[in-house]
Amino acid sequence: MRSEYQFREIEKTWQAFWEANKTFQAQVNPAKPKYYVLDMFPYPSGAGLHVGHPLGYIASDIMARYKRLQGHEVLHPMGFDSFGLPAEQYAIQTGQHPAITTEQNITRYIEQLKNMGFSFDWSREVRTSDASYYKWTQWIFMQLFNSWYNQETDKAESIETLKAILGTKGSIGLKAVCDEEVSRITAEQWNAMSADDQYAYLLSFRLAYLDDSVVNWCPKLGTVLANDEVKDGVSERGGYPVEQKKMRQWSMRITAYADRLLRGLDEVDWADSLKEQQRNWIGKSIGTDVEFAIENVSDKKIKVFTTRVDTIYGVSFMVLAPEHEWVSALTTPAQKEAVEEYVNWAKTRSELDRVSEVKTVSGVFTGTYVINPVNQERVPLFLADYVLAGYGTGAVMGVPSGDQRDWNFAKHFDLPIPSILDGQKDIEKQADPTKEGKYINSGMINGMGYKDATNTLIAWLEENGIGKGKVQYRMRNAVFSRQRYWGEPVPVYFKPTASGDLLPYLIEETELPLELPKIDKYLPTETGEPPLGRAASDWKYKGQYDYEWSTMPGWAGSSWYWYRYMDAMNSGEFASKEAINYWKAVDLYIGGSEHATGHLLYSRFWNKFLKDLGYVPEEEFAKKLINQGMIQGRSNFVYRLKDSAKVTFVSHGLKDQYDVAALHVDVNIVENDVLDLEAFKKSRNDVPSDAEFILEDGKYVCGWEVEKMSKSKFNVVNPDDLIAKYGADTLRVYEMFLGPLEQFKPWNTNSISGSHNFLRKVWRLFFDDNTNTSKLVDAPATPEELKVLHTAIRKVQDDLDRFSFNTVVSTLMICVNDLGALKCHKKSVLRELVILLSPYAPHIAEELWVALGEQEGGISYATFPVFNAAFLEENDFNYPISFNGKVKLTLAFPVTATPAEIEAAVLANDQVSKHLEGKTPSKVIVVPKRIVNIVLGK
RNA sequence: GCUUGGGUGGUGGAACUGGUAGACACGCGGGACUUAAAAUCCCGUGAGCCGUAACGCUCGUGUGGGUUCGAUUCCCAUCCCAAGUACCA
Repeated sequence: MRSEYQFREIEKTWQAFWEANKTFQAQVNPAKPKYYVLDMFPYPSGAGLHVGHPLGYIASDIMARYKRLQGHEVLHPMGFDSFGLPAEQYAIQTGQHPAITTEQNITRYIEQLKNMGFSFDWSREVRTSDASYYKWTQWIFMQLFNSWYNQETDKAESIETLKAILGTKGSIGLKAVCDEEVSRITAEQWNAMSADDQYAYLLSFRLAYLDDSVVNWCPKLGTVLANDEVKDGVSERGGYPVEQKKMRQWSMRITAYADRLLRGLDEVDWADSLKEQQRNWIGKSIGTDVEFAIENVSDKKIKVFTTRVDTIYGVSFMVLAPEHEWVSALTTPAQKEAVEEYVNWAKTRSELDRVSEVKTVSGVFTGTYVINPVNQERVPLFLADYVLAGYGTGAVMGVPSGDQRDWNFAKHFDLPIPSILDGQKDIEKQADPTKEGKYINSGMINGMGYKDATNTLIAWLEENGIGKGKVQYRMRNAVFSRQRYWGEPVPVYFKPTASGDLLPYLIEETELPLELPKIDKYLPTETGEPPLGRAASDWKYKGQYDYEWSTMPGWAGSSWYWYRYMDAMNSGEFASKEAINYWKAVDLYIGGSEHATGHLLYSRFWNKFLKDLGYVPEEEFAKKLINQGMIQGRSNFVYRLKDSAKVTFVSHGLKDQYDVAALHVDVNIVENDVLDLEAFKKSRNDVPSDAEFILEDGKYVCGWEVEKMSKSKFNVVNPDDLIAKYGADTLRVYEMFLGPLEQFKPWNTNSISGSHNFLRKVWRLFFDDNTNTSKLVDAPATPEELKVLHTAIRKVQDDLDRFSFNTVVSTLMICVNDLGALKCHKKSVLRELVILLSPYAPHIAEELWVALGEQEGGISYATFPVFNAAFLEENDFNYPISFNGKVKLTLAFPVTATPAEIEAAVLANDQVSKHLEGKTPSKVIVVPKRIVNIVLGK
């Protein structure tokens, strides 16, 4: 009986050992440097994990284990973002409480995760849907409600400091982030207000506040949807109609933090592309609001926002969005018909049409003129659908000489293209947006440069009350209410004022958590109220006041969870000061880039807020972020004859000779694109047992394509199946070996045997397969063996330090191949190799560690091998000798040789002179320890 | 249209700051062992060409230019693929 690498027993044994011995429990340990490595926690869906999920978890686990070997105290937790719509949808269909489905799904996830041998500290597991967790989500909401943003101090402060300011100075000069329409009052006015009126006034300043928002309302789902949950006017989930509806919603003043969110990006080690995405999302533009008077209209002025106020003398037209509310009022009778026709046409165009058709110019003249405030020039007012009502003021000033879009518009409607800068070139052919040069034809700014001109104009506009400098952000405040059941209740109740208005009040902190009430079904009420409106009549604050019926959005619970992991059991605080001050922030955060503008922005916002209030020490919560690339599916196809009495399939290489239809085939019965015919016949009802197959070389070869991984394409690969067949260690090695972590790549199980063979080769360095005996010996290592080992040590360390997980695997493969060739079975060498391997393949490493006579279970806290350059020292370097950049031969020279010595030796060499063919080199370049290049004249 | 990312053998990929392109692995072909198979081991494997041969030659990192002694790497232009998207004035 052979004793091969028995991965099943080994993996079960060590997983049980780690659990029993609490091997990976982290603690506050000031004696060691800390390292916090975090995965974006998953939503526990009913489908379980597929091979794409563990990719990031494997990488983070490797870093966690690597940092332990380097002597760090490592916090590596896992939990579940367990509130969400799928569980609620399922509850609606089945009547089963979402908590039950959620619990089942989590149980399955944990089982799958434990099978992979991750070194999570499970004692810190969090679930956002647990009351003990969402108690603190509610608590943070209360802090937000009780805070305002003081622009003087540039941070959030308690609402009490605002009250004090209002009582002494009023709000006239107050620099605060607040509702736009808030009226400015004096201290006297404030002090004269009733308590209720004061309370109502403060609502306009709180960071969590109520506001009327236009939302995507889906009556059928009874909930509000995000823009990207709506496709073609219907809900993505279910395909129900969606309408625009104004609703009173809780919102968060994230815009208060816009500038700090931008600045913070400079201090974190995140991918530049991701930072750029966030910058664009926040969308800061510095510009000017300018008001244009309207000819023959005295009660209205058109406000435009421009980032190039310096070009205002170049305005030759003005454009309103077709949806602008003043369109009909500003249209002359003569133009009425044309305008109406245009507006109706514009309504039929999707935003995508308007975005992508840049080359076709469309628009219509309203018949009205506006007056340019700087030179009193009459300028025609147009409508055009390249202006969007939703952004800025819905009006644009047209400067054809400086903006290509405006230029196209002016050409099309035969409008003037005034030149305004002497630096502009060829503006009869195209626009030139340059800021270089001096202004011409530009009244008060003639002869100035860009900066002076801009400052002069803004000063003049402000002085005359026509405009003012303005910073505009694209990012809007975040709507925080959801008309759903399966989310955190908002810890608020409503109490009527003397006049009967309802005002929101926080519940007492001692009453947290405000738990989700039981309800009969998980749908909105018959009157369209959120599901919580169905709660029993005694679900009221102090038995008399209605609670808020909407719940919090999915991102609430995930916006602070990394702190809960620091001290997950704490019932008195979200985490203790001691824990927060030790773990501070996440050192390495791994997750998908789809969260770039959602989770990663909200989390940064809440973190900054918690810092302002002094609860946490760091401005940014994740120092280093890696986005793992999505694993795409690799579908396999069979080709069925179209006109055939018998069901017949043609192999891929022969399909072009027949008329065939391609059908997806389950990738799990295909190996290296060769179909398992028996399994195929059994797997499908539409394949009779006498189906025929036209084979090539005796095999049925399938075609393949890269597609999204989905059930309908039969390309989902379950990690459990691979673990059963090859083991978790093999899967871990293989997923890392697939390619760079960040890269998008198709899943392909084809070459997993290579990773498995690698581990078996490692095993055979220790054991004889046939005799089941140890091959290990105590003899001292040879210089050659040490060179092989230390080459690997250096490369593994270098590559892990730059998160190049895939190249570490090849390094280990080379090392094992080389040691195998050297027949090296020496304990001192293999001991170090096992440590290098352990972050990738921890189970086999534990087993081999014991075989080496080391302490059972001790490899997790072993010491990472110390690289010694002395073992790699070489006397000679093999110089590639190239001629005009093309390498022809190599020659060895001592590493101590000087370039001059090398040049002389090279030129004296026989082989070199053969290649010279009698010519004299015009130049010889010697780069020490790299290359020699001989330059020959042409 | 715009933004971001990406195009290297039959396949996944390697080449760290410009210095022997194709490491490592899969697949494929050949061989050894075996009654046979599996497993294992050995050899070959970018394309094309010449030669009896050790070997040699030409081309080659989407395409076209450029910089350089030397370019997968830097610059310009261009094509294709993927993801995102809000004409942000």
